[in-house]
Amino acid sequence: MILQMPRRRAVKRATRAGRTAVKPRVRLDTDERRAQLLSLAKASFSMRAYDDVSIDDLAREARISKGLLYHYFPTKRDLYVAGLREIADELVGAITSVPEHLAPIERVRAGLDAYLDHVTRVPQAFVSLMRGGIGSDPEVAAVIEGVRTRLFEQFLHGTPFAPVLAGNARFETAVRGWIGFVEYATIEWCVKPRLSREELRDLFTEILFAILGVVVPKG
Amino acid sequence: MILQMPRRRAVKRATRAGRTAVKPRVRLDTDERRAQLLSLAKASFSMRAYDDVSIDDLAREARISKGLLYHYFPTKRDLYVAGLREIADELVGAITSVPEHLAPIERVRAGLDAYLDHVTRVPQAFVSLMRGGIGSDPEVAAVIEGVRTRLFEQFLHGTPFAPVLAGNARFETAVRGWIGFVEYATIEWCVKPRLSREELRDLFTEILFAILGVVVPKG
DNA sequence: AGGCACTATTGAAACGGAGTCAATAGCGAC
DNA sequence: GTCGCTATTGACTCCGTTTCAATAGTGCCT
Repeated sequence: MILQMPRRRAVKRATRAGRTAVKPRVRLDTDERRAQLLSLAKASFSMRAYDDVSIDDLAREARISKGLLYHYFPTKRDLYVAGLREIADELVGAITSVPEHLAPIERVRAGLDAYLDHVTRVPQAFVSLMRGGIGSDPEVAAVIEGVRTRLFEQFLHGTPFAPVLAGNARFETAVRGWIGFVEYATIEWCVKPRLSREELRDLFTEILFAILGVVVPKG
Repeated sequence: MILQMPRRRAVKRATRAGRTAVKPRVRLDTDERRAQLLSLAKASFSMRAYDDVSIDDLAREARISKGLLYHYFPTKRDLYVAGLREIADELVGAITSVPEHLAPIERVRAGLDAYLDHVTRVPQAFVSLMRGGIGSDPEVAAVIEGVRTRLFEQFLHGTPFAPVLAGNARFETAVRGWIGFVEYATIEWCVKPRLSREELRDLFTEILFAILGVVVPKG
């Protein structure tokens, strides 16, 4: 009913040498701005729950308008997922750099060391990643599932059984289950550490090989 | 500015023998209504994600007004959590009825049978429970954590080590980790079963005892 | 220097869903 | 009947996400 009206514009205010400090309009290029927002998102969503982080808050903290935020990320959820992806990639990236040519046990231990080091560095981010800030969102689930799969492959390659047993349902269920074991125990450890980092690493290692002892044909 | 105005009331429509079918106002007593809403909530939140279920939808499906829904559950989240609690209790209840006086291994197997039977009966509910529909909500986390703790105690009592090792951090971490293992493998199994129910049960059992072999002092 | 084009940025308003509340309808008791 | 109690309604408020035309900075061309 009401026709489109020309928008009113705010009255001009003295922009230079005015006594009342006018918010300077900072221009960044696309990449910098995007990086800034991602980093802010990762921090905010790690500290507070998804619903408790409002776009207004984020825009205010970034000292930009809501509109600009939406220019970079079309949706709050997109922003969240983008942040989560970064956290996930950092985690996986941290352990994909394990030296080759070690004995299987040593490779697993080294991988777990890298993993736990990284987790220790950013425990909040890890917990919020793995708890899946938005339950049952397919994209979020995909990110987490991706982490598990990549970890699975990492640790699988540390053992000499990979080529023989790839595709064996019992074997794969057991090793993927071990990933679940590690994940859950690590979250609990972040919240309330009852073992040292080394004890936890050794426990994980011993249990992986115990599990392999169960599912690998002749031990 | 605008003062409180007396509410307009909808025009009276012929309530009896009218041709236009008037929605009958069904009166239920508190318990029935509450049960109906809980059951609807469990179904809806199992099918769709939390954010994709709107109060309006639920009210429409229940053939009541939003206001009434809010009369029973003061908050959408409360409704969700109440449904989750029921699902959790059903799950735990299903396996707390394992016959006593069996050998440890048999008790564990029986417990897992009951567990997997129940999961098979309501896989959607199980998955949505364990994936934690609302991430990082403290109440939701508490429900899930409660399930894990009760399962932990169940299965712990199935072994003869409980009294000796209660409080031992390495032991408890390992057994709780096994719960994580079972949980994650079960979710995957619900989504894409690659083993039979019996194979999965046996795998879980064997791995529990392998894990115990690692953390119990002399095997 | 002044206009031009191009892109980052803004602000206000639309939109949508959660949550509120005074008013109303059904139902049993007297 | 009509009184009183309780279940129920629906319009309204509120608040956070999302949209989009308008605007301001920046460098370039002349």
